[in-house]
Amino acid sequence: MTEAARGTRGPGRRPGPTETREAILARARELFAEKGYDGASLRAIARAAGVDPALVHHFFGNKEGVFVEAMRFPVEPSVLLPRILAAPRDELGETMVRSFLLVWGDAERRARLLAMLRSAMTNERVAAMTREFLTSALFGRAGEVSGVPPLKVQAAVGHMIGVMILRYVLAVEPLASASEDELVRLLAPALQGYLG
Amino acid sequence: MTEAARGTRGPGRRPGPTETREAILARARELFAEKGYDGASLRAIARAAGVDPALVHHFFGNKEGVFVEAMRFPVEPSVLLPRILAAPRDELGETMVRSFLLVWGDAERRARLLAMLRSAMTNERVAAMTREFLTSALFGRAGEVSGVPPLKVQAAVGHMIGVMILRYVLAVEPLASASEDELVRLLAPALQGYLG
DNA sequence: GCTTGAATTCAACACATGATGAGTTATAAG
DNA sequence: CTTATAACTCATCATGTGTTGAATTCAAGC
Repeated sequence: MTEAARGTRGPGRRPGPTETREAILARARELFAEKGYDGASLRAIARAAGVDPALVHHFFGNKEGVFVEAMRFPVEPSVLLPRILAAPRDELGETMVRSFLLVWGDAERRARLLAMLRSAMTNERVAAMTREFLTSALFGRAGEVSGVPPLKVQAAVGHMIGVMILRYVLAVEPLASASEDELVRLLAPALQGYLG
Repeated sequence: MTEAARGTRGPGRRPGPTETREAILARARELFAEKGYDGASLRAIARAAGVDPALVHHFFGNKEGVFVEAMRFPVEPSVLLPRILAAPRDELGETMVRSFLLVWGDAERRARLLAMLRSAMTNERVAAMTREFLTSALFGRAGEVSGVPPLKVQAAVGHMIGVMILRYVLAVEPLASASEDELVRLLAPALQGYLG
């Protein structure tokens, strides 16, 4: 007898080693990135992972649990920040543009950042999480180390966030298809003004 | 007999002149601004307006109809743009910052812009609408009239959008409570760099 | 080779969503 | 005064949501 659809095989544990948990997280990241926290449903995540919704629940407790777990380290500031701040003071602008483009150019990390941003825009709790993350892990540290006043750091980061939205979310032309070098030439001077 | 709760009075048209349609639109704007397109439900809008969901339907056909109607003229570029472009060329930066702060400072207009932004971030169709609106009504005209290349205009607008998000959506301090003059001093030079 | 525990699905709950069709009351047009 | 049309609610549909409890199948510890 040919078994029906693959994966439609009753309850009970599956034989062999199990990696379902990671698979769920991967799909969760994709969906949170596409739709934001409220837009990505537990059931859609389960469906995408080929798994019963209750299993997602079993692993992560509730929807917020999935989100928190999926968002772990959207980007490690502890890795990225020193890399930026190590640059000579008169190249801070260019270095920052390049770092943003590097992170946002990588599909995996862009997904997490988009998820964070999309969710923060529409969900108050996620907005609070994001604010906390930004202030403590990014603005705080950056200002502390470099001596640049907070307002200027925030203006610089805000600038990059806005440009990333136009480029990656709204896909406005010609911004969306400009080359990395073009963007550096375009944006670095303004950032240098804030950080220099 | 004291009538029960106000507004809980059976079917049929209400006596006197009717302004319900406008009331619904007002509530719709508030909710779209708070939650975005997908987050704001037809039923919540109806509830907020003290009205049956079917009435919303009756007036606007479907949910997208409500949104389109509520978003009419989030900001009139035809009014704002000439005002900005009329400034002397070496004050374009400051004028633009002041214009953005003016529009975003007004609760009514901020609501529409937030609604647009929040919805565009999470809903593909609204993103398309927004892209269309931005390119035709804003980027196109602005570049055309002033002779500033599109990439630079977009960098400038992106900058302001990002800062507005940090200030009004994420409410990051000290950006969120900085005064208008502080912001002009902070941001005008960068914008002047793009537009001058 | 039992037994404990984890992985997995099923069935169901209570509730929210967008949409529809029919019915009721008022205004406006003839 | 009659009639048409607009405002308005009710009940209902089909579907989707997050969550729960029980049942089944496998993998390890003893």
